[in-house]
Formats: sequence, C-alpha cells, structure tokens
Amino acid sequence: MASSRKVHPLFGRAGATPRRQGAADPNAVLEALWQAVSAIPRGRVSTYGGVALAAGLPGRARLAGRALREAPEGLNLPWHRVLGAGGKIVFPPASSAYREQCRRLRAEGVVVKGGRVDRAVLLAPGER
DNA sequence: TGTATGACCCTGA
DNA sequence: CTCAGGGCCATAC
Repeated sequence: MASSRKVHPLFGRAGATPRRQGAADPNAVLEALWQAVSAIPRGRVSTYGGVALAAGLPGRARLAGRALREAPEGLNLPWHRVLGAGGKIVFPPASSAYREQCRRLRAEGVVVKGGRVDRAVLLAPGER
C-alpha cells in the first residue's frame, strides 16, 4: 500500500528523507508495528516494548519508536496509547507532544498523573 | 567505514 | 528517587 511519505507534523523533522531500505522487507516490519499499535483498544495503553513484542520483534522497543516517528499521518494511528516502560510518557513534559498525548489519553478516560498512567490501564503483554 | 544518536528497556547499586 | 552499564539496531553524518 503505497503509504504517503508525509509524517506527523508533531514529530516529523524538516528535511527528513524517507528511506525504506536496509532490511529484507523494511515496510513489512513497519506495518507489523503499526498494526500492533492500532490493535490497542481505546481506553487502554501499551508500551514500546509491548508493541514490538506484539509485532513479533522482541527486544526491539527502539524500533517501535522509530516506526511511530516515521508513521504517515494518514494511518491515523493511536500513537498516544503507546507509552514508555511502566506506563510513563517519554516526551519532555514541556513539549507539545507531551501535552497532546496527555490530552488525547484523558479524552479516552485515561487518568494521567505526573506523566504516568495507572497500572490498571496498562495493557499486559500477551493481553488483548 | 566508523561514530553518534535515538518516541526504548532492564538490572543493579 | 537517581545514576551507571549493557542490550538492541536503523539512520545520519
């Protein structure tokens, strides 16, 4: 599916060159990660490690982060449901990304406090 | 070709 | 709580 090269304005850096090479099927890996993200139910959250695991890429949390950064806007991924280990927002509290994520989560009824969410809303690995 | 960096994670002190 | 150290690996320069 020829995804658009346009990335999210909140994270996409000017002059970023979209490269899809290096691995056998880099696009397949990205799609697997994006799919895992879109599978997170509303009102719940997951972690980068959890997303990577769900995509069949254990130990590649970093790659999950990359995938999200490179994700085209058109996919409308629920990126705000992806947090760091333990359920904490990885963005600097002063950043617009942090505020946006916070806002979106609260809009779904998720309580964000001190840049973290309650354990209960955090999706356990292997959990739906 | 080598070094640096990053929407990460875990363990241990 | 902070800090350090190791792992992971695609991109950028």
